Amino acid sequence: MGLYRNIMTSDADETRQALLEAAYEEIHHYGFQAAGLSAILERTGVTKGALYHHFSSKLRLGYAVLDEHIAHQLETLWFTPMRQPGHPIDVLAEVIRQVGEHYRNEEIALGCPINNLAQEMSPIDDGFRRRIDNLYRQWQESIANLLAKGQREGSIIDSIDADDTALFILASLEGCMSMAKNAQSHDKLMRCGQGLMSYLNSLRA
Amino acid sequence: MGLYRNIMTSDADETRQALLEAAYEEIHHYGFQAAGLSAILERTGVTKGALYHHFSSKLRLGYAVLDEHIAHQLETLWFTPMRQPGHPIDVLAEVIRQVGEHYRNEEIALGCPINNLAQEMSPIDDGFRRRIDNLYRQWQESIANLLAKGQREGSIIDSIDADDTALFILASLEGCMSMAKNAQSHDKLMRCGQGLMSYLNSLRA
DNA sequence: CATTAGACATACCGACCAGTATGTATCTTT
DNA sequence: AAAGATACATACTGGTCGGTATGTCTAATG
Repeated sequence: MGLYRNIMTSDADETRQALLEAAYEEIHHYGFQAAGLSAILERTGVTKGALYHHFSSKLRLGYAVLDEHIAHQLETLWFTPMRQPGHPIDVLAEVIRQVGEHYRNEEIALGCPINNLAQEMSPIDDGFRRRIDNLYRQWQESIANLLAKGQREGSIIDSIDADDTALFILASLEGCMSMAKNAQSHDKLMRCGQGLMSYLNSLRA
Repeated sequence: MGLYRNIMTSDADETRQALLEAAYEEIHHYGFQAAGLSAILERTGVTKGALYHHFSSKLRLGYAVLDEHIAHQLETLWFTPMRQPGHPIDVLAEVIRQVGEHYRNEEIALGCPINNLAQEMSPIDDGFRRRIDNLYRQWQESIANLLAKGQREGSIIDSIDADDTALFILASLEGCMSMAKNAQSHDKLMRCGQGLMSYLNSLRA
């Protein structure tokens, strides 16, 4: 006892989660390649042996962060709120507003975790690229479904293609985050979001 | 003779430009941090001593790539074509079309050089961030001026704010590039661009 | 003609970093 | 109770990378 952590109160899964969380933070700050394992270990108090017991390589740790932590975050921040009832544009507007709130001034400078990884890793690692592609596909689908439902209900104009429009909305969203990130300005996010909102309103039937 | 390059035919400025070009390529591929000086030296055949004669550090080399190479590229690819005569939306559409052509299938997977650097470097280095901020400001202004001119001429609706709209257009543009980059699909760039085009057309008076 | 400055070339260094080898304590199974 | 298997801990290694110290060749300058 003493030399090793108490397995009764802190089991293997908690260690794994702690690593995932810390890795996420480091990656979000510095990107995947620049994220150091040493920083992740310091953050968690976990040793290198423990890390390599749970993950076979830094790459696998990165994949796990995407597959588990980031996917979960996308679920709670987007997919769940998106299932609210109401006019599709109102729902979308509300979700965007909530996300805008979520990214307060300090965090806005770190940008969207998914877009960060996409920009950095997709040209050099297909494992990252495919995982991100899947997330984007789900994301786009969730918007497209909302639009298509609106079209069936007559609350969204019929002249647009739901898939293409969803793609453009998603792209604009990421673009706005990108601009705000570089400007390190929450205000810029809001102003850019206004542009998106006026576009969205043009889709009402 | 022979040990050193002939200063008659290849002067210092050519060496500098070669370094800038090679550094740009490496950075565009792998990002600034992951770009290795060794690769830049191999590409150019220049030695480390020469590199450090022209640039005091890797960071300064990166700044120079932004200040000179990328700024120049933005000028020829955007600002110059933007000065064509015609209806603002037509001009914008034509420039976007040309840029879409420019990013052929292989290159689309590398994304927009400016956005790449913005995502990677702006949270961790203010020198990069400010330089990119300036480029984006110019870029946004060039679009805003076009829109404002259209408003004065009566070819663009009066109800929009030229600056905010330009910001959103720029954000959408970068967003589309981002999506296409991760999907590694020129087709996705085109489809996303269609969404942007239909938004732009809604701005006609 | 001597000196100096510019433009490189070569060799080397210390830091860092992902990954590994090995040891050890605890839990589970037989 | 013996024997794996699990979940770590510690120490170390090999390689890469940015940066530097120092030397050399050439062109211009006084």
